[in-house]
Amino acid sequence: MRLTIGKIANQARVNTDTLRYYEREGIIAKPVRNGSNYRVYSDDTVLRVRFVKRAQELGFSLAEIKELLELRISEEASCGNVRDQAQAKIEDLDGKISSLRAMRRVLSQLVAQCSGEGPVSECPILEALDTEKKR
Amino acid sequence: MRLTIGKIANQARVNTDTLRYYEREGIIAKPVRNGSNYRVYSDDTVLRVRFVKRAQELGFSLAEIKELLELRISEEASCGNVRDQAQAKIEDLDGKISSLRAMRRVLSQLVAQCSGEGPVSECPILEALDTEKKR
DNA sequence: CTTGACCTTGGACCTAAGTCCAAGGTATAG
DNA sequence: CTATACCTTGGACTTAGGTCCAAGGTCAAG
Repeated sequence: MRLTIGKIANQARVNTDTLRYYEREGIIAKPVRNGSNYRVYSDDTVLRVRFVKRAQELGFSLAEIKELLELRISEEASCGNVRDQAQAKIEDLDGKISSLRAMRRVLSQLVAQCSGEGPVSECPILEALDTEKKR
Repeated sequence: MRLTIGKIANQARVNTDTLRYYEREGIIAKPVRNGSNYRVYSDDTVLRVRFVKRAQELGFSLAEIKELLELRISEEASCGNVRDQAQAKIEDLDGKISSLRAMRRVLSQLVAQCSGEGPVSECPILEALDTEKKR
């Protein structure tokens, strides 16, 4: 399927300017142009853009996202090279996952201890978060 | 322990200006001042700043981090209110954790399949990432 | 054949999150 | 008692990641 920039933007929930910006930044490939010089995209561009937006929510910069995406398009690097880079990304991911789990653990302790009644000054959530910050 | 802004900045690996900025933005409490109008911090400020930096790496904005930190200092909200907010954060965290795990799974399949030899064009890492993007 | 919704480019503008700078006060080592 | 290494404030500047705008071309519906 061949789509115009507006359709892609709509489906990926981003601005058309964002797509042009990503193109300039090398995050998405330059699309082909039709007779009227309109950009013509294949529909999996939507998936790539969604991946980019999700990765941003997870704390990756566009530069890092570009690296992740380039793990599959590099022409010069050896396979071992790519494997090493991928391994490094995995370690980065593991660090992030465990930090998020630590935050989750604290919050769910708080929820469990909190009766749901009474003013905040009596809520166990406060001490638990304080405790976490001190330990 | 009472510390000047420079010591705190050093230990937390941030710029002194960043600490003043966080103070203006309400991310850290206004410290007391000594006779020379210098800011005087308690040493657990370092922990709070580190928490902020880590949370940023995980994709939280300063505004979101402020909310997380305020879960323990709000004076008006009911305990049930705080609990509900905490529950919402937990769901947010769960979404992030599972996205990171999906990325991790793809990358580790790639690493496992990659022999470490030969040019990139033969590296299984490419198809696996393509597959993930299409599915 | 015009109206409205698209598209093009280049460039200006915006927000978040800092970072730097100038002009001046303070504290401590030599 | 003077370097020098801190600290203060207010305000200008920077970077990343968009977002908007003007001037103009394109296309489908009525």
